[in-house]
Amino acid sequence: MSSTLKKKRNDLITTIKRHQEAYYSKDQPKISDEAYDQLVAELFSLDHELNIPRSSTEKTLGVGHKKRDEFFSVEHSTPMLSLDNAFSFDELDLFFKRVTDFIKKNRIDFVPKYSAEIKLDGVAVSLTYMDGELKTAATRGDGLVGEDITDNVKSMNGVPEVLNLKSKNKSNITYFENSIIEIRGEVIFSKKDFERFNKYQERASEKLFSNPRNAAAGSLRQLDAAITKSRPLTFIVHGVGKTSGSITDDLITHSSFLELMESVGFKIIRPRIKNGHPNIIKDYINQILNIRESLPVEIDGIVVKIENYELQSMLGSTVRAPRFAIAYKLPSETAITEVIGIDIQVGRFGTLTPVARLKTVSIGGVNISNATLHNEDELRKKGVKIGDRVEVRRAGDVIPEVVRTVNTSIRKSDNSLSFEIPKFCPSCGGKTERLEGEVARRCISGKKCPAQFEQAFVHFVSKKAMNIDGLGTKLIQQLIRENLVNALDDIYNLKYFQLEKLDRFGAKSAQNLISSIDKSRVTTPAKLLYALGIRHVGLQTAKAICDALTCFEELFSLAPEKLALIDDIGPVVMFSVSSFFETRENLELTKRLLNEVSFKKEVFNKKGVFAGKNIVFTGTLRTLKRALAQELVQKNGGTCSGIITKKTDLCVAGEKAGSKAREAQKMKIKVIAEEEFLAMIDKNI
DNA sequence: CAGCCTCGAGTTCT
DNA sequence: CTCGAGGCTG
Repeated sequence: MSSTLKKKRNDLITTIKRHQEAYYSKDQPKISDEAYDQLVAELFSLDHELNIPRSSTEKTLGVGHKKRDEFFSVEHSTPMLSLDNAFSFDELDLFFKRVTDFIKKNRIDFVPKYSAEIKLDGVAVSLTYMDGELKTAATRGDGLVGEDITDNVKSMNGVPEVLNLKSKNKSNITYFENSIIEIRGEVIFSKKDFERFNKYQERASEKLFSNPRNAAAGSLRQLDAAITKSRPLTFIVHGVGKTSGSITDDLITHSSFLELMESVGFKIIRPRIKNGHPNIIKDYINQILNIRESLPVEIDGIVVKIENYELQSMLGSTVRAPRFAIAYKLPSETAITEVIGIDIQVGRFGTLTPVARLKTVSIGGVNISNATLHNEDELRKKGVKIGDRVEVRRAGDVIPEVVRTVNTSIRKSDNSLSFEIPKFCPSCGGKTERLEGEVARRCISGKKCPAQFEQAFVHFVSKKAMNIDGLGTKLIQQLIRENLVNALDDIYNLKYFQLEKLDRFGAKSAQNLISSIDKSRVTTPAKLLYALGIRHVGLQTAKAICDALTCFEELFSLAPEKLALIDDIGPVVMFSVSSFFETRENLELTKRLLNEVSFKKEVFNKKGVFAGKNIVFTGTLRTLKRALAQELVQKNGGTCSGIITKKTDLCVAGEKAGSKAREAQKMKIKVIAEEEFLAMIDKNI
């Protein structure tokens, strides 16, 4: 091994560290980011020649600045939504039609123009600049809450720390002063960098990434920002989030926003379409499809957006996706493999789902060995049998799914076994039924069925329910097998010595589990209700129900008709909830659980016109949104419910108020109009 | 009553 | 992520 090379390497490390210190600790970089990256790249290429594992070098570079234990959560000021998909030009036309219909209906004097651009397959990131300076960066997360990755994006390719506008008439300082702008984009690894990087990794016997997207995600989510810094990541802008201040008025169209971003130091992707019409957009899509392979980056589809921001905001969004944009998706990658067997899984509510066990096959760098067959009808329609060769894809590039059988004509009949959904539950042997109009066949044994009990348990401890950390499926199975839990509340009576005795479970693990069980005791009414696992009651519905109550126990004696008065609760949910609490075991279980847990106390204002009062809204409010009205009540010291009960003090009736208002009158509860309500508030804010 | 929009339930792999 | 189905709106 060449000692000159080694010496060169050591010198290089010293130099890099010096620059790191200047950058991180003194905040005064002596060289440009590009020059720094160049040095790091040089170091890694030396490593390559010297056969030194990349990870050890990364560790070396990481020394000297603090590494953290975890990322902080950040709430997005406006949710980072996903996009609706179109899989064909027909579906794309439906999108254009919806827009023109909307324009016609609202008599807007506007010819809609569209932008189109490549949708990069990377990691969505949001950057917030205040007064033109990078303040925070966050990952998308679940769309509402992401992770703070500010350190990781600093100095990333395409992320200017200060926005420098090279404009003639406006100076930098005044342009972004007093403005906050949230810039959204994609962090990507180019195909070339990905291959180069994986070669390093391979030589160093390090973990390989399965595709550029994973490489980008893995590199970005490094707790040690120095590692992120050493990886060839690029940020490409694709949209704007929340803005405030003078900048807001300058943003008129999507394309002009992107051009502005480009002029202040961001990267945007080309070719793209600006101010296009549907036919131009389609031509562009065809063009991109043709050159897809030769593009330097992996792409996920093509995004079509309405150019004009004003029109965008008129169209608005659903909770999931904006109505002013759509993603034209490319056909997802598929693979052919063999069905080794078909298993039946029993879900939380007894649903029997056929799952194909496959000869493992790789799709987009992920090994697939199971794929859902959904239900009886799907199974029959696709005619999947054991021994068949099938085409498998990852629906939305995530969930494996059998698309079709191939070569069925030459299928050897003795090799292919037909498969039917069993009439009896594979877990408990009990009866199953398939109700008229439903796709699923269900085991009807309820919690007596071992599979259903196990699933109910998994649900109970899950994050959105009781959130008991460190209690996974395997452990749950073990607890059930050892007879340590026979009902959901038994979890709260587990003792340290019982856990410690379990196989492969030490003192430390037992201690941790006990403490996370205890931590879960403090929760919210909605989470508890959700955790109970009542059919048709998800977290949202549980929240809606709990918001309507003044205490949890009210549920036990609440008449079904009362439940149905709650917004978003119809006959089906009503029946499901009321029959749950009419069943004795369920009622007892819930009461026992209530003894084990406690609710965080909501702190309400003791002052204000509505202090201590419970108020119910009904009908359509003309000037206020329902949520805003409820907020106003809380600000004035009151609480809101969705249903009229003995505890209701006041009912505010909007337009077309119906049964709730009558109910209130019947119970001699004061009913007032929206105007009257507003008048009460105005005096007191 | 149809056509949204949302929610729930089921699923995979790392 | 996707499907189905519940519930609301026009």
